[in-house]
Formats: sequence, structure tokens, C-alpha cells
Amino acid sequence: MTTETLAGPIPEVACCAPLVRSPMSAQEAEGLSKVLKAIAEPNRLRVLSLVAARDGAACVCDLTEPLGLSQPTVSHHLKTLVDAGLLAREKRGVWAYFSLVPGALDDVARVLSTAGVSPAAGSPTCG
Amino acid sequence: MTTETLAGPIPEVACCAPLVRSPMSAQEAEGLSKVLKAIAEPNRLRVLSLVAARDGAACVCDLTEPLGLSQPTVSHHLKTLVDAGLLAREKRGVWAYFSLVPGALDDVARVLSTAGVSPAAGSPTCG
DNA sequence: CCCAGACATCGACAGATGTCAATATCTCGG
DNA sequence: CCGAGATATTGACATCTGTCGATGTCTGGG
Repeated sequence: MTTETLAGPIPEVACCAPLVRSPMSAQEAEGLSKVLKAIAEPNRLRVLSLVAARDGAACVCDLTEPLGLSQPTVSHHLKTLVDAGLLAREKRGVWAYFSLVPGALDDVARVLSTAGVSPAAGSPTCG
Repeated sequence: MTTETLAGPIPEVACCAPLVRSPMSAQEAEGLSKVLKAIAEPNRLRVLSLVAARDGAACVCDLTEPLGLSQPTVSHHLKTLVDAGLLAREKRGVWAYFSLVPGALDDVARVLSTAGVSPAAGSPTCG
């Protein structure tokens, strides 16, 4: 058990759900909202930005200073982002390294985008 | 005066701020978070979806039933989305019609996307 | 002029959320 | 085995947020 089961099966963002296409069900909205709520917090946005800036891998101690938050609070935000499927956690020795999950942010972006609605972009693995 | 000044100058999402590019300042994160918080709510996601589905224009009375919410609550959510710059409000007679602000959701999508970081997509009007 | 209907605002309330201090857990070196 | 250091968890607290009922405001018809 490397604390893999954090809070379920990850909300799987909502691959292929253009938002601006057909009326969204309450259930779909709930799932997408979970991921968006994870992103829609100033300090978590900065976390994502900082992780990306450090070549995609950062530990907690790298983030407390630039964020100006306590260590528990940073850990809390990181857990939120991992649960949302946006960050991956890798324990390396004493340190825990967090990295962006490839494509996770892009999935969210694709759902919000209205460009994909018209028949133009061929999204992969979306059948 | 068609009730244009609702709650300020609109957070102007964050045209050209790739999120995954350089460490985001607290101020930038605050602004982007305001728009994302507006989107990151299940019923507001459904509002956007419903408005888009009705050819991009819907009044309050069109939304209360499918959402299962009271009229004041729907008005509240609509105001939040208008303040965030995602919806536009047009008073036509007794009815108030809400429509998607063209490009608003796409701006958010572009900020979240990591695709634009590598030199590939030529984003317009971003100099 | 007055009424009916659509929408906005207000006041109140329960639940969610961000934050920290204190503490627990885990890993490495000696 | 023990201590040091990094991270996770817990408990508490203030604040924010979504919701509704009641009420105010505006427009059009008679």
C-alpha cells in the first residue's frame, strides 16, 4: 500500500463532453465540477504553474516558500490535485515528487473549448 | 445604461497566460481563479450548457425547470456568470436573455492547455 | 391608473472550503 | 535501535458559497 487509493477512481475529467454541445446532465456536471474546483483555487493554480516550471517535478519543500503557505496546507492542496487526477505523486526516498499528469489539463481545456464542436478537430482515443 | 456595470471591469480571464509556462503570480492566479470558480459549479456548468444548446440565448424561465432550482437561485448563478465575463445579458421586453460571450470559454481553455506552450499553435491577437 | 408577470435583490441558513498548529508516519544514516 | 528530517493526517476555526422565501423593481396590457 503506497497510499494509492486516495479518494476513488479519479473523476476521469470528462473526455469527450464538449460542454457547449448538448445539455449536460447533473451527473456529468458534478464530475466535471470536481476537477474544475480543484483547479479554481489561486494557490492550486500556482502549484500547477510551479510544478510545470520545475521541469514537471517538485516536492513539497520546493513549494512552501514561493507560495507562502504552511507545509500541511501545501500537502492538502497537493492531495486535492492528485485526487482530481491532475498531479501524480512519486515517493523518492524521503521526498515526495509531484508531476503533471500528461494530458490532464488538456482534457479539461478540450471540454471547455467551443472550437471542437464544429467538425474540424479529430480528437484521439475518444470513441 | 443597460446595466453594464455589474461588478467591475470583468476579470479579462487571462488572455495569453499559459499557466504551464512560467510561475504564476498571486495576482494572476487570483484573476484566473475568479473565472474558473464561476465555471466550477455543477449548476452553472449546466447553465452554460443549456444556454449553448438553445442556440446561445435563453431566459431565466427557460432554465428554472431543467435545473430544478428556484428563480432567485438561477438569477444568482446567471449574475455570477455575467460578472465572470462568460455570459452576456440582454433585456428584451420583460424577458432577460443570456448568451455565451464569444471566445470567453475558449480563452479559459487556451490558458489551461499545455499544447500552446511548445512552438506549434499560432495564437491570434496575443502579442 | 392599476394589475400581472418576469426578473433582481435581500436576509437567513446549512454546508463546503482554506488555513494553521499539533501530531503521527515514514525513510535514511549512524 | 535511535534520532533527524520530510511529508501526511487530525482537529479546530473563520470564511466563503449555494440555496430558498420574501420582497422590490420594471415592463406591458387593460
